[in-house]
Amino acid sequence: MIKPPVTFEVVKRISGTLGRAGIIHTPHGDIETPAFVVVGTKGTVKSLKPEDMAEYVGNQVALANTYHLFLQPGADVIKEAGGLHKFSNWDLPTITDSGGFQVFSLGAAFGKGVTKFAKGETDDKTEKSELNVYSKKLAEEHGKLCVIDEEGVTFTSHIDGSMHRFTAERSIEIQHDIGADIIIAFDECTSPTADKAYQEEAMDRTHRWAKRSILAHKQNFEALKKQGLYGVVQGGRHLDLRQTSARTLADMDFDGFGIGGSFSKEDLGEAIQVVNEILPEDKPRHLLGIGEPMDIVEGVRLGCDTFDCVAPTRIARTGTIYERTNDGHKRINLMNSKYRRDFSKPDESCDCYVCQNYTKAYLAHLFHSREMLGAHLASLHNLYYIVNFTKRLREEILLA
RNA sequence: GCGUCGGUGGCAGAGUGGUCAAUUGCAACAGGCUGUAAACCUGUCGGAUUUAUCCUACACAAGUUCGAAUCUUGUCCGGCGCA
Repeated sequence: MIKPPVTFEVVKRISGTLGRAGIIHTPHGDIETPAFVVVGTKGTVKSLKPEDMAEYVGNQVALANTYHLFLQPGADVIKEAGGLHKFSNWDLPTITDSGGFQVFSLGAAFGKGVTKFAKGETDDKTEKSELNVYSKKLAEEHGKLCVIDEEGVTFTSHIDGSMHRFTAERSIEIQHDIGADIIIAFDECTSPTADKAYQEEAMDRTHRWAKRSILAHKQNFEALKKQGLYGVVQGGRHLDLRQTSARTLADMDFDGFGIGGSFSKEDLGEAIQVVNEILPEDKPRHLLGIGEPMDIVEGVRLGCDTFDCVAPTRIARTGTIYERTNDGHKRINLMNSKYRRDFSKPDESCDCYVCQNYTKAYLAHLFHSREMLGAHLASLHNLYYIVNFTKRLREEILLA
């Protein structure tokens, strides 16, 4: 029996809750949890150079995307380059997402302004919405194709329209080529507007894909030695489905778990809780695509170990930064006219490089004049903010 | 001085008798962004408002017309050409 490449140890538990601090051991180093995973979809954290992560952000882990790297530059190129770490000069633990989220974002959600978060109505009255119909017809209406069947997903590239197909096995194979420390089983992220029947159908299918992902992973001995595999819990907003999903996946031989899919803002916590009550304690849990600072607080309390979210870099690129308030956090839009002559630090309480050296007025000027340095500096700040905020949550657990 | 072309909302620039408070772009102002289709998207952008409508506006003035940013005349200003 070879030692698994990715293992987890709990360092301390928060009494009375599911929360814990721990360490994920990977071939490229340890991840002290809770930890925020910086998102670099295409093998680059947008607007940052790889060295900036270590020098200015301090993140311990980064995440790239199978779908994007498969389309561009191609998994073969990355394999030939010696893997993601060498190719991107990422000298830290890495994760690749399976491409399952793109089934949602490029499928049902395409052009609809739908996010994985449901807003307002969360009952099944929306079940007749066309959004829950994954059909070729609907896909053609917006010029994109994303058709799901039992074996996998057929889709067209958002880059050039070319047709491709992902199956569980194919996603794993591509992730082997890319070579991240942690890879994720191919799953289907459903729309929050999909009805329960569809959520269940998609969840069951994701479970079958999970089983096949494990088999595919075990067939590659080289990969098995250096890459850990996570399964993804689905079930949408339905607690019973979430529990079923957690139980099903917990019985499978995964190195860790992702909690994915759609939520509504109100019941995010409940969904996480019922899942983490079931998932094995000795395996790491990653909350996929979450979140905002307060979401992370809740996720940590409910037993999640790692988090990734595009928000810090996405909002940064358009002039919005996180700022600490007396009772929490807020986003401030530097494009607002009131910051044109505001020579205070971007965030007075922040000790990041950006806040030590620049003013709101300067950043506002960069954004108004569309200078790319604005996106860079704001991204540095936001990532530092969220990464170090999560680190502090760990410290609080250790001190408690 | 003569000739000629032109003067449209913060800017650029459409429109050339009614469907025009005036296409579009930029700027401005605000909102949004949660496993990145995203250096993006949405809304507002003359004033008042019960949002129906009313008022003021396409250099200025006078006129033609039921009706003018659009036609006529004059004035002012600008580009170009010739003196």
